[in-house]
Amino acid sequence: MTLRERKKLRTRQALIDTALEQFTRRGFDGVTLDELCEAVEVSKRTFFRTFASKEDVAMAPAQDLWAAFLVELESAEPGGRTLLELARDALLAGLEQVGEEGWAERMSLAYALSQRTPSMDGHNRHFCERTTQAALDILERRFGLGGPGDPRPRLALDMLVAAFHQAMAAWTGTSGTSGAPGTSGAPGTSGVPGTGREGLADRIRETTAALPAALALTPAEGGAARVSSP
Amino acid sequence: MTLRERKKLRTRQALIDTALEQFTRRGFDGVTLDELCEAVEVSKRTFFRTFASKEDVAMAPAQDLWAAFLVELESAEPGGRTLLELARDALLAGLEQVGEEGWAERMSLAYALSQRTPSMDGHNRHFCERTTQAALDILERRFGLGGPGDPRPRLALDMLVAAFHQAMAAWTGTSGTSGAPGTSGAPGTSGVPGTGREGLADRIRETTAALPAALALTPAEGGAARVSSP
DNA sequence: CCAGTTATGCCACTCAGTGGCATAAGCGCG
DNA sequence: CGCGCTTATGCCACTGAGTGGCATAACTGG
Repeated sequence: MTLRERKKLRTRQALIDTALEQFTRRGFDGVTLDELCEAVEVSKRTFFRTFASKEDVAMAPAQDLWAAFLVELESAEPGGRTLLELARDALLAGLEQVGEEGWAERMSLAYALSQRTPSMDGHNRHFCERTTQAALDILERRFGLGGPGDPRPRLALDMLVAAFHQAMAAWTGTSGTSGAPGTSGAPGTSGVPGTGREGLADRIRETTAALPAALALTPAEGGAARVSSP
Repeated sequence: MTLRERKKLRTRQALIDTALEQFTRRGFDGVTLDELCEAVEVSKRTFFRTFASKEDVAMAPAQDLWAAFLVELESAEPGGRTLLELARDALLAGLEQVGEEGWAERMSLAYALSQRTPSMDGHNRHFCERTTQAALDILERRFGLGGPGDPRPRLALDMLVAAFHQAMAAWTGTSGTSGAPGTSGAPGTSGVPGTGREGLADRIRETTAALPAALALTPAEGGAARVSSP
């Protein structure tokens, strides 16, 4: 890899880290691009050559994950699995493929940010939409699924995305808003359940497994809580 | 209703209609707010007292529908139905409740627009997210569902939203520019099947009905299409 | 060290969105 | 009918995101 490319990557990473830190501390709207670029010592013009929007810089961790997902989906073989299981496993494989140090911490910050920033949530969901479309193209090309008029493959992928969002909520909920995020100690390659990539993988498995039950969930007649255990 | 309120409503409707017409003809980004306000003879300041953003004005039809959905959900009784069926029926009831003349046409334009305008798609999806959250609050209050840690009610609602989006795609796909009739479906009260509110209701019924099959959908082992044609 | 490529910085610009304040339009009441 | 009171509107100036153009600096390969 040439020096030029490495420099570009380093600038990019600095922008991501600084952005996540500043946005988290002072709020997305509380930080102007001029301030962010000032902190990284980069011109605003350069920022927009690296990212398409202010929201994009904070969504980088999620984009890395879904890019890896698409790569995995490209080479996945259906071992008698459901389409949903196939896609879920591709996502889990992509999750292991994301090799950056401290990815989990960044992803956690990015999600928390998108939860309290409407424009980030919107951008994020639109990105999921595009990714879903790309996945659908792959599935159509490889397995002949997704013939026009058949909504099922698309619905299956939307279910995975919905489950993933719930997994993120559960993951960040357990591993913590209040706790010191990661900078000290060992960011869980093992140990505390719920933290790190392993924890997220577990949450994804849980929420995807909950999909059939969600489909069949029936509220009680009287108005009291009835969650499938009489 | 006072004159003041009626005037406000009339201005609002004029903005919506003009915006949908202009955006459709010249593209969302091809129309500035100044031009739109000029056409309606309203100051930009007034526009932003009526709508929160440029995207919002084009999303008004969808917002009306989901507002009606929430109202219906508020008073829906679970007749032994699945949560998903309950929500689907609330959506269908809300659909009949939206009484405006020409709503279907506006909704169709709004959807087509959001399909080719990233920022509109993002705003739209974020709005769905907020609506889903509001629906979840209602369900929790009325039926005690949605205890923290249980992702299933949320997942069920997300499935409904996914099915709705697919229904919109199918609906605008059939009733779009090509006027080829003859698609099967319920006759409805008037006109061509596939068009109007009746057609959309049918599409919603179809896509929600397809959810279990989507969950169980399995690609063929060899890589060929198992669903459509071998 | 030298040409060719490519990223960067800077400048000016458009446009979405906001706050402040004066004014006009509707409204209630005597 | 006219007079205050409320509320919507218009106008102006401003911030901040995002873009295009162009000169220049930095890397590249030889």
